[in-house]
Amino acid sequence: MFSVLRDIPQLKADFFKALGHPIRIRILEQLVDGEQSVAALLQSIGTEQSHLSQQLGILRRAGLVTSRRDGSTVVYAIADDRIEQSLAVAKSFLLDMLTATRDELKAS
Amino acid sequence: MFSVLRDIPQLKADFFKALGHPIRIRILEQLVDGEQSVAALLQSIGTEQSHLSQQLGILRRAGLVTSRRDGSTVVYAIADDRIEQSLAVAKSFLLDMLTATRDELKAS
DNA sequence: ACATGATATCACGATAACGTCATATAGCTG
DNA sequence: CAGCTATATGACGTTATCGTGATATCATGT
Repeated sequence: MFSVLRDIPQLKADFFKALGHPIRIRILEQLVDGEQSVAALLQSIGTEQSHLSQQLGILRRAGLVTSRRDGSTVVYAIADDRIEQSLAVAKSFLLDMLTATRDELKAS
Repeated sequence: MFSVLRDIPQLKADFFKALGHPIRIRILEQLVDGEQSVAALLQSIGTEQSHLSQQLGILRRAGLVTSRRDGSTVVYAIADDRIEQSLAVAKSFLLDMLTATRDELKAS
């Protein structure tokens, strides 16, 4: 409760913690291509409905995604392009890291 | 075990999970200004020694920091400038988010 | 070799996150 | 409004993470 009033490092940690789960990563990567309904996400991600809904809730409460109701379905979208930017930075970092590990293995 | 061989979303999630703790954020923010010994970090962060050491271990195993022994002390450094970049993106995002929340509060 | 300081690891209770199942809410359709 | 579909929430056992205290390792100075 009152996460907004917590200390700064905690605030930043909460941002990253929201990104720290494979299903939430997959959700966000789907949403990078544009907003999607829960049904579509459920289709592409293939997890239990209640679980997906809970992970969406975590992303929503962390402010990483927005949701709007469209008739009987709910459509989610990435809240800010810095989310995509964060994913891209992580990918770039991991790519270099794996490349280095691979090269070391090759040379060993 | 064998985290490098896990699926891609898990790999990315592990990266963010390593950033998802206030003490680890504080460690990294200290190291942005240059490498530091454990003793110096212990001084500036002010947590229990064993706890700091464990958090450093998590950062090290995730590849976010490097460590080298210098005599009897151990010096830690940020492994890659994309770590700092990630922190900067998070800060920028949170700043805008809080600004928006503040403005809404003001207008309400 | 011993004592000391610096850092890491181990053990473990407390807490939080995960994932499943059941149930609730909200909108649509007949 | 009854029934259906879509989504969210609650309950709860399981597992992972946190944080503390005790102990181990490693380098240095005597």
